[in-house]
Amino acid sequence: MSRLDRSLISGLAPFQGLTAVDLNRMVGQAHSLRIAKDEAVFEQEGEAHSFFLLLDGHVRVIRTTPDGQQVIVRYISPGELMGIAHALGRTTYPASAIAAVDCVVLAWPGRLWPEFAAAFPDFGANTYKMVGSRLQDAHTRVVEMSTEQVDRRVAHALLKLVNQTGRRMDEGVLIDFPISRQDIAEMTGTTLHTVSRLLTAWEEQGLVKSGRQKVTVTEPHRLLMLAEGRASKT
Amino acid sequence: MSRLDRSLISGLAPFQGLTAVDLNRMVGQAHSLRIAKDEAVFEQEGEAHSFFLLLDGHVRVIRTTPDGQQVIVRYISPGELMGIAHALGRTTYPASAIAAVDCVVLAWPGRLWPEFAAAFPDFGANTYKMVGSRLQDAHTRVVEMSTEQVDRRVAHALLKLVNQTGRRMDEGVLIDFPISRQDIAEMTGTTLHTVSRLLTAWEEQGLVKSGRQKVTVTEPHRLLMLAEGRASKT
DNA sequence: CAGTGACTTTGCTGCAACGCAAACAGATCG
DNA sequence: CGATCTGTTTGCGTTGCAGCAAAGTCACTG
Repeated sequence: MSRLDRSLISGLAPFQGLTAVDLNRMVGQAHSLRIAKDEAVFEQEGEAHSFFLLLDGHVRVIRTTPDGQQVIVRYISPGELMGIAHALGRTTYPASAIAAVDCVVLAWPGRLWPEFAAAFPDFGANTYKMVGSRLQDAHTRVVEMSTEQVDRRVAHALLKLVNQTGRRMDEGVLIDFPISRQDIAEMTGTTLHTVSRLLTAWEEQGLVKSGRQKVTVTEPHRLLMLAEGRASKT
Repeated sequence: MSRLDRSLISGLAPFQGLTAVDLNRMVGQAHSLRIAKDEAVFEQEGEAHSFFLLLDGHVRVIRTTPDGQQVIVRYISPGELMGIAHALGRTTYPASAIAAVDCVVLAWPGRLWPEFAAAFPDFGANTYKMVGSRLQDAHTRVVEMSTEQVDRRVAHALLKLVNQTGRRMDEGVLIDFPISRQDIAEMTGTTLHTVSRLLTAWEEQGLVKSGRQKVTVTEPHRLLMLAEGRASKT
C-alpha cells in the first residue's frame, strides 16, 4: 500500500474517527487487489475468508435462488465495505459480489475482524451503523416491493442509482457504470422486457435517455414525481 | 424486577455469555411494563427514547407508507430485543411496534445503549449478530418478493410463523396469537381476499385449518412442498 | 469488414391477482 | 337476545405484467 492510498482512505466513512496511527495499522494488514470486470470478489455460500473495502469501481451484490434466478441486492460504491460476513456472525458469504467494471479492492483476512472491532471501537461503530442503514434499506425495499407497482419501483431504482453513483453530464445525470435492462429488472423484481418498455416510454416523455448498457436521467425531478405517484402523465 | 424474572432472562439469546453480576446490573436499570393488546410499544418516526426486551406476548412490527398502506416487517417473540434504533445510529424508530396480545416488556432508556455496548461486549456482539441475521432475513424476503408468486410467499410466511411461534395441538401446529387474513396479506404483499382464497383452498386439501384470527397448519410438510415449488397438486 | 454474439425493442397472448361489491359468520355488548 | 361490529368468504370483471417469439441494433473479433 502506498502512502497515497492511505491519505485517500482516511476520509472514508468506515474510518471516521480513527487516528492516523490506527488507520496505518489497519491498512498495513490489508492487501490490495484488482478484480477484472465480471469477475467475483466473493461468492455466495463460499467460506468467508476475507472482508473488503472497495477502493475503485463498482460492485454488484447478487443473490441467486436455488432455481437459478438472480436478484441484485445492492451496488457497492467506492469507499464502502463489503463481504463483512464476520461482523454478522456468519462464516459464509450470503451473496456473491461481481465487479461491474474493473475494480480495486482492499482485502483483510476475516480472522482480523474481531481484533479490529476490539482495537478500533470507532471502526466497529461505523460498521454497525452502516449495517443498520442497510437493514433500513432492505426493509424499505420490502415495503416498496409489497406496495408499489413496477413502474414506480423502476423509477425509484434509477433515482437511487443516480444519487449513489450519478455523474453530471450535459444532458442529465449518467449512471456511472454499464447497466443492462436485465440488471434493472433484477433490482426491481420484474423482467427485462418490462424495463425496456418503461425506458422507451420515458424516453419519449423526455425523462431519460438510454442506450446500450447506459442510462442517463435527464429530468430527475419529473422522474421522482412519477416514482412518488403524483404522475404528470404528460 | 423480581429475582424470578432475572433467572428467566439469563437464558435469553441477547444475554448469552454475560455473568450474573453484569446481568443484574443491566436488568436493574430497566423497568418493566405491560402493553395491552393493540397498543403501541413504540411508534414510527417517534423519538427513540428507549429500547426493549419482550418478556411475554407477541409484537407486530409495522411500517406505514406515506399513503397509509401497512407492511408487517416482522413479529417479535418473547426473548427478543426490539426498538434498538440506538444500536443502529438512529434517533427515531423506523417502524411501529404493536402488541398482538397483552405483552410484558422490559424497557431501558436509550442513552444507556452506548454504556451497555462498552461495558458488556458480549451483549453488543449478540445484538449485532441478531441485527445481521435480521438483515439476512430482510434480503431473503426481498428475493422472495421478487421471484416467487403469491401462494408460495403465503406458504412461506405461514411456515415461518409456525417455526417461530408454533404451538403443537392435536390437529397440527397452531400459530400462537390472533392473526387475521389482513395481517397475512400485509406480511406477503398481497390482499386479504387472495389470502382468504388460498386458505380455503388449502383447507380443502387438508393442509391447514383456519378460523377467525386463527390458523393451524395440519400438514407442515406438504405446505413446505408447496412453498418450495414441488407442488403435489392433489 | 463480414460474421458472431450480446443486448434491446416490440408485438401479441394469457393469466395471476387485484379491486369492487355483497353476502356471510362469530364475537361482543347493552 | 337482538343489534352491531369486525373479520371472512365468494363471485365477477378488470388489468398489469409476465411469457413467448421474432426482429432489430450495436460492439467486438478474427
